[in-house]
Amino acid sequence: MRLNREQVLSAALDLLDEVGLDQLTMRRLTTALGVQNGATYWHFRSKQALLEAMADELLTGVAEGVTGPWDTRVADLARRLRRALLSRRDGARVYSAVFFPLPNALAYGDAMIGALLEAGLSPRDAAWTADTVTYHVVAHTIEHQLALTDEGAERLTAAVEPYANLAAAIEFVPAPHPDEHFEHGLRLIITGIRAAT
Amino acid sequence: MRLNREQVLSAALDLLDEVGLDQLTMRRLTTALGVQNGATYWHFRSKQALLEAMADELLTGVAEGVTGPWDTRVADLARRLRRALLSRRDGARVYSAVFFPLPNALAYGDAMIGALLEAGLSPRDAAWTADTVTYHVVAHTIEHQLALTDEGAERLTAAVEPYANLAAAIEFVPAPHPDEHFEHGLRLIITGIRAAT
DNA sequence: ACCTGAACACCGTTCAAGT
DNA sequence: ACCTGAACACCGTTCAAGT
Repeated sequence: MRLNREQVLSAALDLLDEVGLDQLTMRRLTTALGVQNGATYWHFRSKQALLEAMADELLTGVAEGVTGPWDTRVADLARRLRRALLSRRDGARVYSAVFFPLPNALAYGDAMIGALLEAGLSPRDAAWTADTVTYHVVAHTIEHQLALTDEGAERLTAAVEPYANLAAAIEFVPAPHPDEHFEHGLRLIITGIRAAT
Repeated sequence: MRLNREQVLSAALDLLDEVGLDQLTMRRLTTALGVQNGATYWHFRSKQALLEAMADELLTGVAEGVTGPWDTRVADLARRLRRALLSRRDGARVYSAVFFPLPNALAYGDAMIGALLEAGLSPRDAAWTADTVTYHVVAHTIEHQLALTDEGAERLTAAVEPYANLAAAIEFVPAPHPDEHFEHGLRLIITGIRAAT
């Protein structure tokens, strides 16, 4: 059973879709590939290295062909990152499990900071503002992909009952409208950027 | 060796400080407590339940005694959540490992939504805006607590070199000024809220 | 160059049995 | 009520040996 790096990577992404991040083990992966336990370690030096490659694979092309004025570019990049993370089960958690950015993540960061520099921000403010945008994208998508079960939603509604403000807003908390929820935060942040320039 | 729930919880938090989340295992915990493997399961039905209790313990008092106009309350709550997460090693990751909110997390959410309702937002916008604020707090703190090593920072500087915008902003990326970085994003979001009302 | 086979050093969790 | 002892069913990783 001769393997190459790409086959391992694409089998890993398929297994991710099938079983989710928590059940994605090196042993299940080798079983899926029809090889023995240690076989993947020839192609990736650790599970962490494989996860990094998976995260970057998810982000293929996110930064390409984004044009227009700075504010539509910021919004586009955020939406493209979100779509990339949504393309596989637990994609956002895979992304956040990686601390070292690979080429596609770097291209995304570069494009985002570029748009913000064009808006007139200093390099410092551009870097920090890019982080705030990205925090929103990733954290929102992680939450979205975790998706409460029906009984989880019931338990939450019950738990929230003693808290007046939470109770008043509970119908929007497990987010039945993920797209609007996402766009709301994105708009908020872009409004903040515009007000600061 | 008679234990109670609080002793297990406080030993778990001490072990967290000592070894970090990745090395926090039920077996190391029982060793630290001087008991056998399964002993903690009498007090917490799973590791997940223990992590939830740890997260809520971290948040003790975050929502108490926060007064003043809505915008200072939003900022205060965000800062208090951040301080709570910073109080233990990997605190922000512990918080984000929990999907079901316990009393202190609920009190925080209630107070945050309350401040935003007072700002004039609808329950829906208040809930969604509270999420954006909290995403910033938690994601920023996770990143801060992961803290690049010196060689990591060097590798990153090298990796970023081909990307002009990133290279221009790289000195602010591994964030040598976490407090200002945090406050920058918080201010940005509050400015956005104000502009929307 | 790339995989097998087998091991090492761990995990979380359960549960009959003890006290 | 609360813990022990021992097991079950896993993990990630390494590495000599094979091809």
